[in-house]
Amino acid sequence: MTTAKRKRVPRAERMRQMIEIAEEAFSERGYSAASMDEIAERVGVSKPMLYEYFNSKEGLLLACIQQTRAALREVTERATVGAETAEEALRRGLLAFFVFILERRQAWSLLRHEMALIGTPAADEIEQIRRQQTDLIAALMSDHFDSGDDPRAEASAEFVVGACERLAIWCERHEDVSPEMATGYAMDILWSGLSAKAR
Amino acid sequence: MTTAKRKRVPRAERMRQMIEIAEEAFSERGYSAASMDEIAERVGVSKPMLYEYFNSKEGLLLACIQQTRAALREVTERATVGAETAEEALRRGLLAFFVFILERRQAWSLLRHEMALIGTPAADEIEQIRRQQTDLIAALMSDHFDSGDDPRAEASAEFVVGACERLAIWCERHEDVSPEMATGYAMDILWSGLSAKAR
DNA sequence: GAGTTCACCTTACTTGAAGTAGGTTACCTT
DNA sequence: AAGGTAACCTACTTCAAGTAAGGTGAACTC
Repeated sequence: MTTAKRKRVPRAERMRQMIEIAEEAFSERGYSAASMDEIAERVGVSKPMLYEYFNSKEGLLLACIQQTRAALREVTERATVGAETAEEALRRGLLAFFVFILERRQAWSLLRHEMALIGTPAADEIEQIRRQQTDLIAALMSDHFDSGDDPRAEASAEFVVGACERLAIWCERHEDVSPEMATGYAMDILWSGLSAKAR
Repeated sequence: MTTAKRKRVPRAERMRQMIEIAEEAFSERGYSAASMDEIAERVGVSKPMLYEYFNSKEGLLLACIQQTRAALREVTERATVGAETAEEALRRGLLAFFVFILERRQAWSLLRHEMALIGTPAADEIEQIRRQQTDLIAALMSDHFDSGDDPRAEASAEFVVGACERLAIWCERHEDVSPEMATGYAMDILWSGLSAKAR
């Protein structure tokens, strides 16, 4: 208002801006505490525009999550190509994940908010998006392991993803734990199993 | 209104009623969709009473979660006493968890909503409550395993809990997976490790 | 048994954020 | 330059969280 009169911007570009700002807002303030009014203002646009492009607050969060999950998936997938052994593939994937967590705090913080959508119409879509991640892992496992039947591979993938996400949250409270250490912890259980350490 | 005039009820009893109804409401409708007005009405009391006893909507959810987590903790702890070996203790604990998930759907559904509180003032308290669970597991591990240093035991506990919670969510989409099967999947990875299945 | 008190309870309000109706303006095409 | 359309806005409704201020009944004194 005080400064330049607002410029008209093409849809695709605007959407990118909105997602960028929304990602900030959601990760800083939390999903429910962040308001659409505030996001609109920070983008430099009025609220109905957000609804024009994303239909609802949930829709906006969904778009943010979709983008971030895609980035995470990309990173972990890249990390595993060219691994010689199953062990190496697993270790590289884990490390890539924990590095992502550390370096892209905002993105990770956002992903932690996806749970805010359970019980809402968007819950299915969230699971859909997560599936992309677990399917990737399940595929990797099929490449490198004798995973038995197909649901078993799926279950294993969910298991690993859940474990790592929780471990990542734990890492946030322990700043002295490096990605390498976290990877070590995870590998230690996943690869050798607990039987190796039983008394 | 139409029927009996409202009876006066002592605080402790009222709180129990409120938590019971709230647990229903939150797990059915989801945290944000459930309204305090609705809960109050179903309890047969006016809204300010809820605030009198729980201060906020978050506070109410927190009370529900606290109770449910306590029940879960109780169940898993009981399951492990009297186990002869580490393997047996682990298997029993896992089974107890997956049975709980299946039999007390509403309770489990509620726990899944605890994530709705991340980024809010109650987040710390949630982690506090979760800690009770992980501490229990960490203690069990110390009993049965050479877990190395202390943070490592903690990390392992988080890892296991996260993995099981995710696996439980996966089980919801696969009704044909029994608690015994879920336990099998989990044991298979946790106990033997993935190295056992590498090609 | 009449008053006093305190815990339990209510009605009626404020506040703030999600979502919407309907109109306006800059840009591009022809 | 006219006209269409995509981008945009102001001003509104609705609904739920949270609150202020006061009412009422049961227990306890005297």
